[in-house]
Amino acid sequence: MKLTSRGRYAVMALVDLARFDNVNPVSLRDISLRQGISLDYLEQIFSKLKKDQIVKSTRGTQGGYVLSKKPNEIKLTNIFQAVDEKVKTVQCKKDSKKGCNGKATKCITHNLWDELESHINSFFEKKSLEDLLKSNKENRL
Amino acid sequence: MKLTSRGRYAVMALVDLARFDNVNPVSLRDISLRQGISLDYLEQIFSKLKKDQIVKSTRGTQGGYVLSKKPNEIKLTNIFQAVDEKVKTVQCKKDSKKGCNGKATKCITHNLWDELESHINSFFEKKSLEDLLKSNKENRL
DNA sequence: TACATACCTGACTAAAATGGTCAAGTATAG
DNA sequence: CTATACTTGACCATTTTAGTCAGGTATGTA
Ligand code: FES
Ligand code: FES
Repeated sequence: MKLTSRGRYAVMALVDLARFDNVNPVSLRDISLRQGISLDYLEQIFSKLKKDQIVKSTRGTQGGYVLSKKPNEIKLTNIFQAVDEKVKTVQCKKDSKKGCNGKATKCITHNLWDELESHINSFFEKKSLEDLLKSNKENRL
Repeated sequence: MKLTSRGRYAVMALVDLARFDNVNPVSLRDISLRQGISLDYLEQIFSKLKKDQIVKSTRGTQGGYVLSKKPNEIKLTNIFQAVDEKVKTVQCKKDSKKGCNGKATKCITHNLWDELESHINSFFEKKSLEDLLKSNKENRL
């Protein structure tokens, strides 16, 4: 079970963005430099974040990205969903009634993995960007 | 974030084993047939489980595997550790003081991922094989 | 208007991880 | 002696990941 870089970077970049997003949009180049993330990769990530309306963009000189919601309205769930960082613990298809082994009933451990998935998701639903900003400030004292 | 088949199979196989392990050892062939897992793959998995002393083996005809501890002493943590299904949320090396970006300090989201890792692991530490057997019985009523 | 900045898009790819298979054993009950 | 079942290690196809690269397009500023 590991977190992918895409998901990690998405959150990292958004925290960075939120910290510097006062009036002016923040350019990806700045985020790239501050966080040490490839610019090209960031562009891929932000196009996804934009499609899910987590950020807004303005083009041209002095352009960049801005959050399109308040930090407390952006949960980790939303971010991960936008960049396709999905939690997947079961093997079988969710909607189907068949088990992962192809049999007619769900397998012997299916419920366990379902429980695990909920357990993990609950973490993502609790945490908002605002929480991250706060705890980040505390660490700097 | 997804669970690998190796981890999923390991747990599945052990639950199966625990259910049929009364007096006689259970052969991998039986588990393979009942759970629809490739026999060759199961062998790989069980060699790891054996190395961590979660199961014991007897060779020859009528041979097979037996749990080497009581079901309530075997936590998911132990199983996952045995088969290298490790939870990894941070990018940086745990022991090093450097951040994932190569900088001298831990990155802006490091603590978050650490928290996530603990959150997930706490689930694995709570669940024992016995719990799984119980909830499996309940489902059969 | 020219130009630099910065978003935008899609194709491409090297490397790693995953989920196995295959082959050739060895030990033991019956 | 022979069938069963554990043991070991090499091998491999596919998928995923983590990017790079090459071209755009929009826009503020000089
Ligand atoms: S994981 Fe859903 S049936 Fe096995
Ligand atoms: S994840 Fe540990 S420093 Fe970034």
